[in-house]
Amino acid sequence: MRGYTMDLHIHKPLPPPPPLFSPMPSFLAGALQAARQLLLQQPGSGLKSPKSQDKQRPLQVPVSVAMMSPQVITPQQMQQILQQQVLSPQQLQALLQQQQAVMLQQQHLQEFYKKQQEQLHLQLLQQQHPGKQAKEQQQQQQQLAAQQLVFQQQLLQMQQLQQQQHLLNMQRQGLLSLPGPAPGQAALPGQTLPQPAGLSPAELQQLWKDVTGGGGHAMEDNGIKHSNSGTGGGGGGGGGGLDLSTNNSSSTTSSSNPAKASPPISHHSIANGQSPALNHRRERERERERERERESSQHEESGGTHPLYGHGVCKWPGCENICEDFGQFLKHLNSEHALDDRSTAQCRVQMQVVQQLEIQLSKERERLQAMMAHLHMRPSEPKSSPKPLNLVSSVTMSKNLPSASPPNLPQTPTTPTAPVTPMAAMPQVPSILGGANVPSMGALRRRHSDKYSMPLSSGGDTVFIFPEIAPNYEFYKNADVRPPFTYATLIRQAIMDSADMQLTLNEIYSWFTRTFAYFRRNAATWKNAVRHNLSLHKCFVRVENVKGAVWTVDEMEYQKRRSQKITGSPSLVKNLPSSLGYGSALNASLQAALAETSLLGTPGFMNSGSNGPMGGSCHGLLGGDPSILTGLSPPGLLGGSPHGMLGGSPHGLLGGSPPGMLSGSPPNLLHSAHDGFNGSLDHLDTNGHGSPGYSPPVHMLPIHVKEEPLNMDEDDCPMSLVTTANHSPELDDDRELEEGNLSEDLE
DNA sequence: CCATGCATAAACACCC
DNA sequence: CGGGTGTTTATGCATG
Repeated sequence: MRGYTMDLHIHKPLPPPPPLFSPMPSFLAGALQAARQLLLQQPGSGLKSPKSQDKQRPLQVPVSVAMMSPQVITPQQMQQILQQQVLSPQQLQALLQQQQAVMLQQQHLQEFYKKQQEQLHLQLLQQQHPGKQAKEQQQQQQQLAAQQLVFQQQLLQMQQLQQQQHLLNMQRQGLLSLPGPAPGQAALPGQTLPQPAGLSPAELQQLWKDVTGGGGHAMEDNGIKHSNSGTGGGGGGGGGGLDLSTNNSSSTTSSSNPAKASPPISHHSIANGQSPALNHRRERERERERERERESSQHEESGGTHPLYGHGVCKWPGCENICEDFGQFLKHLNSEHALDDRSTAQCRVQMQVVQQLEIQLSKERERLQAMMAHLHMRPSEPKSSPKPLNLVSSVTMSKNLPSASPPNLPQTPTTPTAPVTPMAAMPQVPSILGGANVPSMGALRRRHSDKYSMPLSSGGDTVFIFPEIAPNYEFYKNADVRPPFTYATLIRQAIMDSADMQLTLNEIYSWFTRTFAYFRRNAATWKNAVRHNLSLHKCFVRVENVKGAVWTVDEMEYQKRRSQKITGSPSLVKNLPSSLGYGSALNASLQAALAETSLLGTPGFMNSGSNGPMGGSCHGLLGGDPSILTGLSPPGLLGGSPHGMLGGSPHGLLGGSPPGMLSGSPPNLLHSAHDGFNGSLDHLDTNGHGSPGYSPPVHMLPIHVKEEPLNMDEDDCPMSLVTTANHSPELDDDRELEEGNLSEDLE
């Protein structure tokens, strides 16, 4: 059952947003990292006895789930995340509006100032005669100035505090990443944004209220004291923050400040003693306020009235005075928001707010740019639609890719501002992974089915396989990502990878754990699956060896399976054309394939193995009809979602690769192409030439079993010995044929 | 809706 | 007897 749940998580969650990895979902990244850490901490190898594993299961499951989930982020989720972390349109709007408001306020104040100066001038002129008045006015002015100074100082202090708090918040976010949308807050779109750097509308309102409501002194006291007292008080109270909605009272205001630092984080609010209900209320109120603001802003814009007037309400920060008509509003504006300390202070505060927002905006922008750069996307399409675009993009990407193992991702986090780069947390993961690695990968639930990916193996499975895995080798080795291959494929790969082309069950286990971090976790599950697959599939032949029993691969059977699937399934064929549809894509696929070939050369999976099949694959690709390749290369980025691969259905590969995938896992792209190729290749290969034989390599111990001889000569050994480049296709073909015969004979 | 492929879980048998 | 290895069956999901 558990496994199931796991699967569900894995599969469903995710069509991850492709590329976004690092920067964006900071909180996701955080979760991921945490999960990984947990995983890493856990006893690694699954070699232990099943029981022990079973015992561990409970823990394992959750962990794995955690891991998985991040990967499986759906595009929608991604969007949400983006929207939350980045500025949503609404937020942007709000920002702009605020800026406008500030501008207007400033203008208003300036005008007012001018008026006053004029008046003063006039008065002075007039008073020059009367004298007394002049003195009085001067005194008043001096007093005013003094008061203003005091007030401004206070404001500055407040602002500094606020800024510090903001910084703290930002840092917090960076380190912790958003603790997840807090229960209540997450819901509010508008708020999320401001939180990080700045103030949420509600907070702003509070701020304003503070400024307005509390006289200068009051403000100070409240702000400081309350903050302290509020939190310290412990229990119940917390009254402070709550009141905002209802009261402008000093106490409330003061509380707001302290609260501001943490407001976003629900925990804090709770800590402060606010009751959930209160929080809810507050949230509601905030929402209303926001809505009002939006509406008002819209009205204003549309009506062209006044930025500070909307919805029949004065929008002066913290005011909300109801004005039946514009005239009334103007009166109110001139009377209540004339140039005085309060207005000045408010204006300053608003400026600060705007600055904060601007800073945040710039940061978010940077982040966005970095993300887009990382993803190679244009700004417009984060999610990306189905395949076509993706394909193209993927293709292009593949082209661009150096082919070398480390795909492009480098840029990953770039954004300086970006709070936390998830990746950073994962030291183990190769650069390749970069941001993309885990999370993004999620891709769909598709797995590379043998059909697509492995099928080709006929020739040099290893080779083919390599290509797919090779690029991601490091990734899968270090990341707890489920490889997008079926168990059968992996088992075959393991066996092919071995020098003798045969492995004991235990060796297969070892290969799994060695090659994939993922299989270091849920040993009991996947080992059972491995055994199950070995027994279930005809292509795996158990041979009695001196030592005991070893498992070999019956390529014939393996290919039969594939061929059936491939040939049998029109779907595949259909897919091809679709892919072809994009002319560029085809070429790209070819290129990708070529690139892959190069990749193969690189680290390759098989380091251990020694089989050099890789090369073969290359040939196959090259040698084969390009047309085929083109056709084959579906975008499917297999690589994308590891989970998908295993858990899901094989088809997935071809089907569609989530757009995101591409960017996310560069290797994948290549792979996808490969898969296609492989599949095609297989066919091609068969046609192809016989490769010069490989020399029968090392013979392994006698696999007494019937197949042994056959396997030995034809398939197994040679491959490894032969240079990778040359044989793959040919050999494969030969092998297949031979094997086929053999196998048939055997059977 | 059905067929297929795959993953997972579990029961069972066999052997060391 | 316990553990590892194999086999088999059942179930559920995803895809075509």
